[in-house]
Amino acid sequence: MLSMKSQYAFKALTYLSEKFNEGPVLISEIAAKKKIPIKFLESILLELKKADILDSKKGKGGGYFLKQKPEKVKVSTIIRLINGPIAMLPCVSLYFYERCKNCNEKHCGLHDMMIQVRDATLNIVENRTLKDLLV
Amino acid sequence: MLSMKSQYAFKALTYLSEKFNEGPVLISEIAAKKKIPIKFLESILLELKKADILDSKKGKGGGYFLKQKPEKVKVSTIIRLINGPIAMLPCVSLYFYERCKNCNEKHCGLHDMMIQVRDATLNIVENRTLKDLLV
DNA sequence: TAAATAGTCCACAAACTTGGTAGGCTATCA
DNA sequence: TGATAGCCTACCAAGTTTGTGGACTATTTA
Repeated sequence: MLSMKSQYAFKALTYLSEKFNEGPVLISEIAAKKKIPIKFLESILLELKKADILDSKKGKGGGYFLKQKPEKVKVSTIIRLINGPIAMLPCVSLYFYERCKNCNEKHCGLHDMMIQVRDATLNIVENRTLKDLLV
Repeated sequence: MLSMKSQYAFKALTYLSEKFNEGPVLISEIAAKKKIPIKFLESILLELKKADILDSKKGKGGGYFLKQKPEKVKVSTIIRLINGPIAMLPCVSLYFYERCKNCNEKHCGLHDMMIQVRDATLNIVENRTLKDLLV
């Protein structure tokens, strides 16, 4: 399951996608409109900025804004950044791979099945962007 | 990601599938062969028994065994029981549904996408059984 | 240049989950 | 009746999640 933090991140990013090209948006505005605890949102946005998804401006007229067009930001990127691995097992993860202890990946039915699950999921989240989240 | 508990459950169930129709298997044997902390395994097996996946016999010659043939036990059942929801959002879960707060499911792109992810995953785990985990 | 604005950074903490451990109880079998 | 083996309850350390508080810094504007 996606954490609350991830859900907040998607809400904020959706809001910023709607306001793309309208200049910086205040943290407080996003927090109020999307009902997200402001200090928590603050840290999420900062994390997204450090990952080059967002940029910000300080002072009056400042705020946060998308660094790229919404259609350039893949859903999978956000999930990996804020939520972590997409795969259901470490031994099957592309970006967070870890070897199985006491389990031979060559002869593991669970492993094989979880690769299929991973690929089915990736086929969706790698091909959707923030733009696709807008209605 | 699947918890350690879930991974242990699958290892134990795989072992019991291999030994299906060979009579009860000791907790201690499963723990030793699959390198699972014995007391932790004990609680997992008990949970599987209460969910009618396993049955057990006490006393000498006792142990745990599958209540049904391996091909009758769906992978999805085990995941839901030990790990929880398969969907990435509560508002999209079939067995653990919870309404989104501050989010209209009718007009939510994230919601729609996560339904697709859920269905792609279910298409696999609902159609695989313990038998498919054997190599 | 001072004041107001708005993001940045650091520290902390309550609540919950995970991954166990300890020890006694109960049923079964020889 | 004694050994065996699962059942049950309680507990616990560590890590993660979901935040909060407060000071600091950069920017804009009067």
